[in-house]
Amino acid sequence: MGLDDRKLAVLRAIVEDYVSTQEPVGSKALVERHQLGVSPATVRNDMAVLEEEGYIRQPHTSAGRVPTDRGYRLFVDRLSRVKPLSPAERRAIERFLVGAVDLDDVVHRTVRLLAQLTRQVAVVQYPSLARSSVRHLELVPISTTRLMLVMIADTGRVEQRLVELPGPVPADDVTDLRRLVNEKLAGERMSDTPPLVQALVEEAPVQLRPAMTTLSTVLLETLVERHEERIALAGTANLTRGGLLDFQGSLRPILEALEEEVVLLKLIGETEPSTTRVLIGDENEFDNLRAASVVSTGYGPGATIVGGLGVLGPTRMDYPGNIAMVRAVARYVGELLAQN
Amino acid sequence: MGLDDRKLAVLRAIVEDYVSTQEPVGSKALVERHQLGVSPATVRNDMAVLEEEGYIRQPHTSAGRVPTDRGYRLFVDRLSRVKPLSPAERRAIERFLVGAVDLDDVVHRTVRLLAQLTRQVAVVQYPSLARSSVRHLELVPISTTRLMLVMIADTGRVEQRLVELPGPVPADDVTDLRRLVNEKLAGERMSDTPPLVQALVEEAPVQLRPAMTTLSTVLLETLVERHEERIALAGTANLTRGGLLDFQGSLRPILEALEEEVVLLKLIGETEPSTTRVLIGDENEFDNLRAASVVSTGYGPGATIVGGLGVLGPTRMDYPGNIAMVRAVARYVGELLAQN
DNA sequence: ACTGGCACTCGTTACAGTCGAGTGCCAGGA
DNA sequence: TCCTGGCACTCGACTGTAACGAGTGCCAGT
Repeated sequence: MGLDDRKLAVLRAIVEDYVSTQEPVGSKALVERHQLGVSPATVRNDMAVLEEEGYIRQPHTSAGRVPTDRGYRLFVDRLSRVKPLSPAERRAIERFLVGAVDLDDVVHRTVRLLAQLTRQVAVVQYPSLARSSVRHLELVPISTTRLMLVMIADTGRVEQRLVELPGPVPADDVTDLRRLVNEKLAGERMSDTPPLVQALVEEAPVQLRPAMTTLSTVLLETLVERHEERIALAGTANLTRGGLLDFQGSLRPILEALEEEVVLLKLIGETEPSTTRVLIGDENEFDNLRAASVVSTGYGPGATIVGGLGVLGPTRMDYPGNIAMVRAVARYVGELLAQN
Repeated sequence: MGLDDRKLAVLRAIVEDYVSTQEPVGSKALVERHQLGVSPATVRNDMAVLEEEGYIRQPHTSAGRVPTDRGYRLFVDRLSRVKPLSPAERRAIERFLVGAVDLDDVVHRTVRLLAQLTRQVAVVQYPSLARSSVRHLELVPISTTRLMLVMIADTGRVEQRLVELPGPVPADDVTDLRRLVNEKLAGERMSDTPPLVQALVEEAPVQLRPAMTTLSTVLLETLVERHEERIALAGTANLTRGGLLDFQGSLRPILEALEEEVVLLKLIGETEPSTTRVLIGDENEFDNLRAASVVSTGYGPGATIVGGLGVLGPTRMDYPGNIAMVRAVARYVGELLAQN
């Protein structure tokens, strides 16, 4: 039952070879390319055990072995060390993130960087509003019955929304509204705002009451309900590497999944503990992504986490490398955010 | 030399059959499925002429004919009428666009709608800043040496940018800065702003001079230089329909091109005249997109054009249908924008 | 000017045979 | 007890051949 060290070494060798060659690996090739110190026959016996335990499988009789999702899982958990970044990669990260002028810029650069470094599809979640605080709320009159509400979060995110007022509101009243909402909400965490917004309505002077009521609805929608989360994506062209052998021949389900923000958020957004998360094959909950793996982690200024980022690729991916890259990029982005 | 009516009818029949079946079409099948009133042999003679003129070609000897880019061009220009939308499609458009709360929302809904209707990749350009006017500029103090500049355009677009001031600026001065820039720039077309920004610096009171100088740089970058244009994309999964037969087997170049904003802007952004534009195969300037066609048009409130939208797909696409959809969606979006 | 007929091309499919990578198992040896 | 060399076996990949048929070009006849 227990797998001894050599069997684990064999599994590691199989994973490494298969990831790099993309071809089922046989016992003979294994002993040639790794110093296992035993003969092919011995390796074959070990392979038989590994297969019985579900860590590897044979695509056909008389073919080499291929790791199963379970095999990759064991590899990631116990058989691989995080690969240190090369100096070139380190430099690329620094160079790429220097000169970003605002949050949008940071996110776009990050996602492209990650796609380029890992040669996978990269996903970056904008700093979550739920984990941000309100820095400032601005009300810009568009017409007498329309306002543009602009919300600036401490993470640098800016959301705007048109407000249709129930009736005309003079400029002075807009000034008052602006003062009131900022006094009440500025500095507060988004998640704490609903009762405060409620209070705003109740405490508002009579003549501001209708406008404030409408405004409060939009405020709640903007601060907590509505598309709350945003996502940036890059590197979809990388899905076509490995000439359709990955993803069992069709990119369709993958591309479909990537268009659903909800899916992406579930994949990279829920990184509660700050540790890196690896989802292998059908460990994720989406049928469309059964043939894919995801490496993700949280990022944020200092120790707090404000969002997630990660990469998606075939289960046959370079886990140690990708884990290292994802972590490194997350750390750099965190530092960048901390400067604001 | 001149193509008589029957030869044109044959070409039209070939295009229609090939688009719907995706298989090279032969002379016998043609006369069976269309009322041409002549025998296969006659059609063959016509086909020979059409091939000589470069409108169709044979993938191999002993295969049917396939339209060339030139053939599609003739078809689009002279042989097809714009297909009227079905009531269901009309309803889908209306339903989809109702309830959009702001510009972001409108753009996202539009691009998804277009992708769904045409079953192609859809692209929507945000209203171009170059064609917009400044509605309001807001300066929000982040710290004593940092401002958040928020620019609101009359099209509803909102751009923000962090400003690093050369030294601390008191709150009163920020108020003055805000007043000055709005007095000078509000209501102006973006393209007219550079000299005005220059004037702002020259006319600024001495103690505001350094801050205004920095601000002016950022203003110019935000208003005219920097990512100026934004793009929304949807329906990439539609590229996988037609099982890799389109796009000569590899989606890679297409996906790569779709990640370049510059490319997309060139494809759908330059619609100067308000007429619908069709780019077939290598008529576009990008090697990566030689196997693709683009149908695009401009949109905007009323007669003015503020941006472009369109779809991209295999050269073997339903041109009349797609042209109709793109036009219809553009018109609806224009109406929606006119309401703001 | 159109049509029917005919010879020809050539990609597709089916089938048979060979090759070889890789396996499982077993008997013998450290 | 564990490892190893040997051996028979499996089965996918590849090759070559043959039959098939969709489609063509051409030509003589109406």
